[in-house]
Amino acid sequence: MPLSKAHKAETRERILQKASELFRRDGIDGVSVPALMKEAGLTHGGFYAHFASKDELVAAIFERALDETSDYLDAAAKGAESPADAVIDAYVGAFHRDHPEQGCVVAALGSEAARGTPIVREALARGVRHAAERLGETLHLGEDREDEAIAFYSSLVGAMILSRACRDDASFSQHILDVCRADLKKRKAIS
Amino acid sequence: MPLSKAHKAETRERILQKASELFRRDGIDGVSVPALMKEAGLTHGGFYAHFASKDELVAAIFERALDETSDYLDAAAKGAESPADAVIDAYVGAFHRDHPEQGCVVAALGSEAARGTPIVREALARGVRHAAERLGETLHLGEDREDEAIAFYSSLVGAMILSRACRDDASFSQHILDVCRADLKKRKAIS
DNA sequence: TGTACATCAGTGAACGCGCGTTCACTGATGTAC
DNA sequence: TGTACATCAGTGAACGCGCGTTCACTGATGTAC
Repeated sequence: MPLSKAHKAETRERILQKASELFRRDGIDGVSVPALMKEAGLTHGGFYAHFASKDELVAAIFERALDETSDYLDAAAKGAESPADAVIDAYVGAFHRDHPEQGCVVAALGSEAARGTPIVREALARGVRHAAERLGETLHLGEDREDEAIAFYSSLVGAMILSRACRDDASFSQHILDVCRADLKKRKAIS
Repeated sequence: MPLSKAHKAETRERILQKASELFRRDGIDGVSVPALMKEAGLTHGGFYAHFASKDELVAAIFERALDETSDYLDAAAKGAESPADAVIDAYVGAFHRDHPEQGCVVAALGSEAARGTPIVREALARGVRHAAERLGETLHLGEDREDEAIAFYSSLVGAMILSRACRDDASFSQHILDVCRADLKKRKAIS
């Protein structure tokens, strides 16, 4: 049933969308190709009409999802009095902690993907580099202060991972978010 | 062959040691019980004389490995002019990045374990809480500044995860470490 | 001290299961005449 | 415009494989006499 090329692209898009969500929520190893395809409303065999392997899909997810997060942070910063504070509030919060499926893919899958195959690791490295650049732009840091975006980014990621790691200790997890948010804002105020 | 209780404890220790190393290197899902037991010089069936399940082993690993990292950072800080700088150098470096099997378990497995079963997540939460306290002691922060240790800790973790995520882009990965190390030291100098 | 016995850490074949991937197929569509 | 055909996205049974776990067993040891 070859509909138009548009139809195939649509289906591919649906798989990517679902995968992006499920991988971030349940981990890469936590989502099988059959389970993913079922969620996308298809049977598992059809997967290979769109991707050569699960790995290739994972690699495709990274650049996509990282760009979405950059868009989101950019939107949060747009028009804010302090773009940095807006980004901090958007990233280091309970909503992001509780909704990894909509959140930063580095915080959700970074360490897992770093152990992946070359095509996954390369996509991740490219994505992170690009995300750091975009964060620099979002914060209006200028070329000479791009490095600050990297340190800033790493602190955001660390805060989210630590608070998620302690989610079973609800008050401590919240405390981590509060403390890290305050610390990040203080640093921005100083520099 | 019930040797002494000491013998059983020794074997258990050997399994824990190998698991701690292999999980951090290859991920929890990346190390099977049979593979682990082979590395420990045993056959897979014997595993269940020591642990009720793989999950229980994973939970046991966390508190152990986190304490080892705390010991390591404590030793690095001991006698140093600036304990904070010593900890930063020990944690945010190429050796740690390239040897996850000897490094911080939160950086290696944090996000993966946060998706684990309750006994794994609880062990992780307890371990992180304890590690944050110990970091506060290592840095001689005193009770009223314990929160700083949390923010500090989260930045360490984030820097390591980001640099590992970009390991395939060697110069950028190194750049991340350099930038984050400098930023962390600057913050300590200010506060 | 020497012998019989109970213990239980460790063995390794086997279990059901879900994984990633393959493949012969089907049937709705776009295209050629 | 109507019909015959080629395409290929999607189907679903099947592949080999390794997983976590179970279980009947073995045999070196500590203990009791």
